[in-house]
Amino acid sequence: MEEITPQGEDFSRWYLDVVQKAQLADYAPVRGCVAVRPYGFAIWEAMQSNLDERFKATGVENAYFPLLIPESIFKKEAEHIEGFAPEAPWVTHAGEEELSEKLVIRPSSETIIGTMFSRWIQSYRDLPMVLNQWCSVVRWEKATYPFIRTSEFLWQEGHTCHRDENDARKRARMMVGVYRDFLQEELAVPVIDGIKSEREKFAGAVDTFTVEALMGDGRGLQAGTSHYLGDGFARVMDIKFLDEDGEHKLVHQTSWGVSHRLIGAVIMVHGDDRGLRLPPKIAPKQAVIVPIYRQDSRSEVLQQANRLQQELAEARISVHLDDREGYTPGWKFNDWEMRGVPIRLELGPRDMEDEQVVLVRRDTGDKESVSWSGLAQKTTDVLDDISENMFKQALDFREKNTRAVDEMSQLKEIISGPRGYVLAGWCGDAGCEAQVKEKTGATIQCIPFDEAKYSEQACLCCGSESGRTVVFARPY
RNA sequence: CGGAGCGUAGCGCAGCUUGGUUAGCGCGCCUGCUUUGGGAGCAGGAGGUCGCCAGUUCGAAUCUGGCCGCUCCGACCA
Repeated sequence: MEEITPQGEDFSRWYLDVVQKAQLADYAPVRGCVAVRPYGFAIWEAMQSNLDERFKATGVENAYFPLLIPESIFKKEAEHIEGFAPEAPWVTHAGEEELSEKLVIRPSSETIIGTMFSRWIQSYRDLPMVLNQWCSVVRWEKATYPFIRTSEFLWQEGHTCHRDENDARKRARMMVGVYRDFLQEELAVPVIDGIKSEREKFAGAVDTFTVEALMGDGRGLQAGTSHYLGDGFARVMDIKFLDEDGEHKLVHQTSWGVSHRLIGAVIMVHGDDRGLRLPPKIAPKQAVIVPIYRQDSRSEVLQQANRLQQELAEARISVHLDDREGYTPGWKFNDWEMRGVPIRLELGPRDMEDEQVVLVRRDTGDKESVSWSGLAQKTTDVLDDISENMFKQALDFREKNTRAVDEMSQLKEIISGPRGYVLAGWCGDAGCEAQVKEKTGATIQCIPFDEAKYSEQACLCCGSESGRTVVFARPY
């Protein structure tokens, strides 16, 4: 197996190495597209099922809408089309025959779903309507990067209709909270939740809420967004309901999504020079058993390994017995470490005598002997501890790489040097925001919800006292 | 979309400057034997339209032009 480029030497190369060598994805013969391999897809499936459960607990129903959207419908909302038109791919022909109306391959489904909403919603009793679809979308990106920005990507998009602004805003805020909890509790990725500036918000949204995470190279990543759409889409797509008072009214909408970009986030937040480190709650395999034997002890060791595997499986631990022939134990150790499996259990002749295994943690590298009798409980406990520790390590990293400044020159120095998050004041003016980006390369990741922690501060651009602290970073 | 680099076996590369035997090497892969507590050893074997298209030439992996793809930096990006 080949080496992985060390993070310190070239982080980007390291990331690409991990993606390929841990067999998460591979380049496909389509510009900017990857094939997600079984191991990478298993991570996505784990994220998917966990999120889906969280969605449903808040009343979300799943549905499915067409991949193709007629031009006339796609173009109904001006800001939306302006945002997406440059990267929209079109279907113009069926066979040799030109279509009477061209069809865009969805970059997001507000317009097509809105069209269906207008037929399905008649009365205030039909509200709220809270739907979600798991699908892929296409955006013809100029610069692509596996998982983080690809031309086609897997995601979920939630779309909801509400009776009034307050109800819709509550839903949009609720979903950004679901994303925050999911990232922190399941992916062990600490986030800052907040609102996007006018410049950074979604095309067609009134407000965009976001969860932001800091990657291992000090660049910021938008990990999930939730939008309050107002009644703009409702107006152009005629989504109206008859209210209690006998008046026809426009619905207020939200949309929200996370994508397989989250896989990229997990890689870049937790990975190290040995490769991937997967948070236990979304690891396709939480533990792997590596048997060690000589010819004469082979069947004995394998038999015991099988017994242990079964016991762990009964304790609802996802466990894999690596009984491949022709690979040495040392090779397997390295292989599973590269692929990020949280716990390795070694079972060899010495362990057979003492009725124990050697348990090795991927997060710390710590080894200890554990008796067979207490193995399932011990493994469960260690998995929980790994989850906590990985979150703590990521949070420590973020705190060490978050710096507060008052002046643009300091921001510039940090962004061109160690990077990380930079806390600075901003007055809310788009001109100041543009100037900061121009001069430093940093953009506003978000204006944090937490006003106590991120309070008033003079604008680092114009000096206005009316500013408050926001989070700057060099973004992905 | 601009600047730079790369494209030869699954992966990493040599060969190209100065055109000319059957295009090599390492890793991986297949078979067999010996091995197995941190990336095993030996022996044998399979695997190539040299990114694509055109041109120059008796002859092109090698020279020329165009195109495509990937990587890095920048621009753009909800």
